[in-house]
Amino acid sequence: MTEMPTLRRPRPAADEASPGAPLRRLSLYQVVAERLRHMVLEGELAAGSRISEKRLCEAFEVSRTPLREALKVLANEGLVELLPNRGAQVTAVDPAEVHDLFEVMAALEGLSGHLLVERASDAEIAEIRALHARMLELHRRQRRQEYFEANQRLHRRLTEIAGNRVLLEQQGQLTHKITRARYAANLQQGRWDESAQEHGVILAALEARDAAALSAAMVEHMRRTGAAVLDGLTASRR
Amino acid sequence: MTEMPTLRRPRPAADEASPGAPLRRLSLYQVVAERLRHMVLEGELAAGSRISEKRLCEAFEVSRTPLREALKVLANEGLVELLPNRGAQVTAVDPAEVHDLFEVMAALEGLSGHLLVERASDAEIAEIRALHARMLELHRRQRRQEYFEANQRLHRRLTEIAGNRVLLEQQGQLTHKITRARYAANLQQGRWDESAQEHGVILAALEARDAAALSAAMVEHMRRTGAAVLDGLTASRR
DNA sequence: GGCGGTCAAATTGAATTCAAAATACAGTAT
DNA sequence: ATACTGTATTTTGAATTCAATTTGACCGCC
Repeated sequence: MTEMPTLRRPRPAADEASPGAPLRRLSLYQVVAERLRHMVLEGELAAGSRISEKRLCEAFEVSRTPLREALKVLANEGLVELLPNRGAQVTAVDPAEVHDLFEVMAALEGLSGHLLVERASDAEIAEIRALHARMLELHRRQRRQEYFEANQRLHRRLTEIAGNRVLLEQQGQLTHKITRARYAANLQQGRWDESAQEHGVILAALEARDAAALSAAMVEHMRRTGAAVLDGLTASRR
Repeated sequence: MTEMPTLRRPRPAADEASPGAPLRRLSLYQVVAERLRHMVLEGELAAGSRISEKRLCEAFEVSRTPLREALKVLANEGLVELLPNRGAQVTAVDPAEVHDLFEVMAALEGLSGHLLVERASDAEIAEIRALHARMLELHRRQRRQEYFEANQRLHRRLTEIAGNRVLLEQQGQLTHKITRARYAANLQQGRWDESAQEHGVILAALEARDAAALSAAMVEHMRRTGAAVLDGLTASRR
């Protein structure tokens, strides 16, 4: 059988003119890493499953070089594991790790609460209030996926307002892992209702600019979420 | 001039027999990443300096592939920055970031304190006592470098005993960056003396198994260290 | 049928190659 | 002398190639 002489495809010239393109082209490995991250977080790549480089290269239409660079970055983040000479696999969600994760997140939320009271402007508090209102609406209409996304944005926005960039980055990393656990856990309706209420308490403390109360409410919220996720995890694997 | 026809040097066969070798061979990129990390932390690669891939490849005697993989991992850790099409450079130490760093570290130390009182065995407390005694001795004899290393080990050991693996990992990452800042700051004798005393307070609270006191002491220790480092940083760049 | 053993094919780790971009350099006009 | 332009050189991004290892098929044997 005659093989098509697959010709070398060099990186395309950086044409400034492409209309909707981002301001400056990302490296291929960054694009691949981001797509992989998504696939792992959403469970599109099952936990524990082997990753075939060839398959992913074909799926992403890149050579092995940027794919392998991306895998090494994700391995450093703990989302995949590299088995020497035997490729990569998606890291399994370990309940013990999830427990530890929420313990650390709670501590960071505590800090966030204190900083927020110090640093949030009235306008920013109004912004949070609006986000909260939108979430209540989504809760009322039972839009689970949208609520979840709004929730992520709210938490991220709170940390942004807290104004500590290291905190923002650390929480980002931990949130990645928590997202995975959350997908795996598949939380119950009861916890959802509770969670929406806790957000109300958090907002009230923020509006009152009561650092102790806000910090406590955020820590408690994270503790309860962690407990529910762990519960869901152990339930879902019998 | 006749160029020596540099021949391809394949990876060496994994001979099990090599005596002092580690149990399983590390990938080249891991070795390179670790060496690079060291060079950045110790200031061997100056902050802000451009990194030439060629030079480093020659220094490490590896090809560009594993070197570039390592650079991407370090970039993800924030130790280097990748400028598109213009190579890598060592991330500068930013005082604002250092401030944020210590704020987050203090929060994590607070958690660590609570966990330690819950989880440390008597034997582990004795171990910490011994480490502390050794540090006092090093302080008395003014062995600055050794004291610093013992200090790192003590803090790491405390977090290990706290028994939260996520906490251990996060602190590890932050400690990397703090180490850089500390080198750049070059702390004063006065702070060293203070620090040794604060360790005494920490040990006492741990021995008394007083969670609130231990947590507070660890937070305070981190806060003061942070203040001193920031002070040193701003002083050293006039 | 199940168990080792051998060899071919596939996969991985890392060096090399090739094209695009950035940089250095020379010559020219101002 | 300085700024500017076009060209050669170097460096970077990513595809490809090559060697070592793992995987898997096939086979004889019990």
